[in-house]
Parts: sequence; structure tokens; C-alpha cells
Amino acid sequence: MSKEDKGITVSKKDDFSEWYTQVVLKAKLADYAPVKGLIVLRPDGYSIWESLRTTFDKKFANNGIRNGFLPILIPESLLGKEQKHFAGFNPEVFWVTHSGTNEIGDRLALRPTSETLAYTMYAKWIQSWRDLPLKINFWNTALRAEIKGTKPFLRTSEFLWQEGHTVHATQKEAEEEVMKILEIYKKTVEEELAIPVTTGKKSEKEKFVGAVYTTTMESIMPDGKALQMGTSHFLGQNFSKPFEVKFADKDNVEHFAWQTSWGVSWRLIGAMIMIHGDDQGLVLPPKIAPIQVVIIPIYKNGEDKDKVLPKVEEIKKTLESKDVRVHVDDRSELSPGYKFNDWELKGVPIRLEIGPKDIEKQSVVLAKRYNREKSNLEFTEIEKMPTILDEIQSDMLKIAKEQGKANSIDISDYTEFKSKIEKGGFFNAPWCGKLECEEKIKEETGADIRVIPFNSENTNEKCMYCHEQSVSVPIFARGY
RNA sequence: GGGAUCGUAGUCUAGCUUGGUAUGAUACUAGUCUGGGGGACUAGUGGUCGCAGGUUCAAAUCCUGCCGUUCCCA
Repeated sequence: MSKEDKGITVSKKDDFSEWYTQVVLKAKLADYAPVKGLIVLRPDGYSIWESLRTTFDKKFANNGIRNGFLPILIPESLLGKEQKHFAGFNPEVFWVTHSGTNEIGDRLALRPTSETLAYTMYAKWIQSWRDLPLKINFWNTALRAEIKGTKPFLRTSEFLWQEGHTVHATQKEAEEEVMKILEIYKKTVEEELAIPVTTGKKSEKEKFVGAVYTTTMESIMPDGKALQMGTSHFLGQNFSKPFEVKFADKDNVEHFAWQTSWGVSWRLIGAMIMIHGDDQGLVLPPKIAPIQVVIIPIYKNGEDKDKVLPKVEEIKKTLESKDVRVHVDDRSELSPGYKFNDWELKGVPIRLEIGPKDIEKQSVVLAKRYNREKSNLEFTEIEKMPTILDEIQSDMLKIAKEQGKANSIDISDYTEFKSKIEKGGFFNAPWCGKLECEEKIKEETGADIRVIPFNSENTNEKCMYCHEQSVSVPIFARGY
């Protein structure tokens, strides 16, 4: 392998798709599994998922949500109970048809999502209004046949996610829950992953099959394509009726419950890679980075080593006392230069270089990953590290917001839209609300309605496609 | 769904046209020297040539099928 091949060999700008794949593989986040459509998460990738999960768990817990675990097999009889839901998922369901050599009568689906299974159980657990609200989240994987064009974290047949399922006594409370979750999602993605999102509703065509409506958050990627970052669904009584999720209210009358479901997946990791990564590799936002600061000790001989290492240890302890996640790269066989490149590829937010010269000057060299700037930091200022990390975090969000804005365009002329969509981007375009127009636009341009932003009702303009009265201004884009 | 492309050591790769058990780099192991942006030297280890068939005295090489990668189009 040549010197260049150790890093990323294409630039993000020139070959985005290849760049993305190389970052994932070379930063050792994931690798392809022997079966098409599946990937293996490696520790460096899984650590990021664990960071995200920890953050979400805290926020879910604050909202009265607890974790549970559901099995992966769902009998066909259950999956088929809600017809629309079943029809929507059927083409991508994996089926277990045998146990050993015996054929199974009621085939078993590898869960594409767990509504049917969860609600079968909920029906058993809920009897009275005193049992409500019931709010459980499940961390697991879902399986949906995605055989063509595997992309780690973005298009895989099995993916890690969380699915939350709540049950409420009233429609109002359920709808409020849908919004609360969407808010948690938006805040977490913006604050932790430094990725700006646009929230709103999905169109009827794009909503979750079986939902009354779907709320979503969408982000624009550097190649101009949209990525769905998470969804929160209001299910109404669509599932509670077939699954008999009923409760006796205070007046002792039985009612069907009101339900929600919601989820985010490891796609968020894919989005983070695409938004923040650069030609050197991964760039992790400090809040989500499993390692926030890596220290590279530099020394030539035993004498230097004896000076440098105790100081490194001291700095490490100081940082740990400030709750900074720190790692010392003391691998003796590698040169400092090699380590610099290695940790940049892995995206660690801050690198500290400490050698004899620094000991003399009573300072360290501090290199920021996201903008590759180097500066000196006095030993006495080491404890300011949490502030520096916070500044990086907010600057990364700021940069991502500016990028997003530059790729967001107001448009009302269809001809102009057709030519501009080729370059990608988010297009705010008035729409009459009719399915036909939505389908025609998709057919002719490949762009669909990603999200109808909240408060985007509009009756002053004409539909971009049919020129009739518009009802809203959705974001049209080509998607992942 | 259609098309193209690739698959040889952990990684990248030569060899394939014209059949004779595989080239180089890097990584890895040991040692010495090194060390502030991918170090040097010496000596080693590592191979079901994606998988399964077929042709042949003989297959990485030719033929067929399958598996997987990447990209393009619907």
C-alpha cells in the first residue's frame, strides 16, 4: 500500500459516494458482512452508537419512558392483523419458514417493526385508565430487505434502532406525546450530533403505513440529497382496534386507546459522517465522541521520556477530573506523525501533542480536528478543556447550518425546479396537496415530498405543478 | 428490475490475452537505530488465487453457474 492509500484516497467533493464508503471502512466503524445487505459494526462504530443511546436513554427516562425488549420473530397472523400496515411492509419482510426440517404452519417474520407484537402484549397489560399512559422504548434491530446498493448505516437489510411505543387514554395526550418525542429527537440531533434538521409532517403518500399521520425530521446532506433522520407517528386507534388495546375509563366504560410509535436508527451515524467528515476522514462532534481528547507523547530518549510521561499522566488526570473522555496513545512502535493521521482519520475532536519542547514552554500543542487548527495551550489552562469542547460543538453546528442554508432554495417555477434539482438541494415549493401532482413530480424529477414543515400552510400561491391553489409549501428533494 | 465493474496474504496489487501452484508494496513478528505530520535497516511469518462445477496430463489463467463489492439507469 502506498503512503496515500492509508488515508482516504478520494476527496469528499469529487466522489462523495466513494469517500463515504472509505471513511466508514478506514475509520474502522463498520465492515461488510458475508451476506449481501448486512454490515458488521466494529468497536469504534459501536461506541458512537452507545454514546447516542446513552443520551437518548436519559431524555426518554426524563419523559417517563422505560426500556423493554421484544423478540425478533413475529407470526404472520399477527403481522397481518392491520391490513394497510401489512401491505406496506410485505415486500421487504424476511420470513422464517422452517424449524430444522419441519415447515412452520404460521410463518414467522423477522421484525420489520414491532407495532403488532408490542400491541398484542399491551392488550394483555392494559385494563384500566390507571394503567395509562404506558410508555416503553425498545432498543433492537429491524430487518427489511434492502439488497441493492448496500451503504453502511444508510441502506442495510438489518439496522440498529430504537422503537418507542406509547399508549394513551386520550387523543390529545397521544398527539402531544408525538410532538414531545419529535422535539427530543430534534434537540438531540442538533445538540449532540451538530446536525440541523427541519421538522414537519410527511405527506399522505410518504407517511408510515398504518399511521394517522407521521411527523419527521429531515436533513440535507452535502451531496444535496435529503436524509430522513427520525419519525414520530400518531397511530390514532388504527392499531388499538384490531389489537383490542382497550381500557376502562373512570366512568367504567371501555375505550380503545390512542397510540404513538417513533424511532431513530443508526442512519444518524451515517448523517454525522456525511455532514462533518472531510478529506482526512471522520470528524466527531465532541458530545458524541467516545474519545474527546487524545494525547500523543513525544520523546527521543529515556531522559525525555522521564520528563514527558509524568506530565502526560498529570494532564490526563486533570482532564478526567473534568469529565473529559481522554486517551493516551502510548504505542511505542509508531511515529508521532503516524498517530496524528491515525487519530484524524478516526475523528477525535482534540489532539494534544506533548514533547520536551512543550515541557520547557510549560504548554502543549492543541490541534482541533474540525478545522485542523493548531495552537498552544498553557499547562495552567488544561482545565478549560470542557469549554473548548463546547465551543467546537457549537461551531460545528453553526457551520452545518450555514451549509444547509446554502442548499435550501425557494422556488415556484416547475421548469426552473426541474433543472435545479439535478444539482440537489432542499426546494421549498408551493403544492396543491393532491397526490397526482406529488406523483407526477416524483416521476418526472425523482424528487419527493420530504417534509411539510410546521407552519408552512400557504394559500397565496399556486401549486408548482398544476398551478391550482396551494395549501402548503413542502420541501421537495431527492432522498436516500 | 436492467446494465457495467471488480474479487489473488490483514490491505493494495502483478500475473490472465498465449494454461505449467503466484509478483511487489504495505501491514504483521523479532532486533537495532529512531521519534514535533504516515521513519530506516536486517531477518522472518503469512496464500482454500471469492465459491462450486467443467475442459485438460496440468487451471489464478479457458468455460458455466453461484456469492459478494462498487457505480450508472429505471
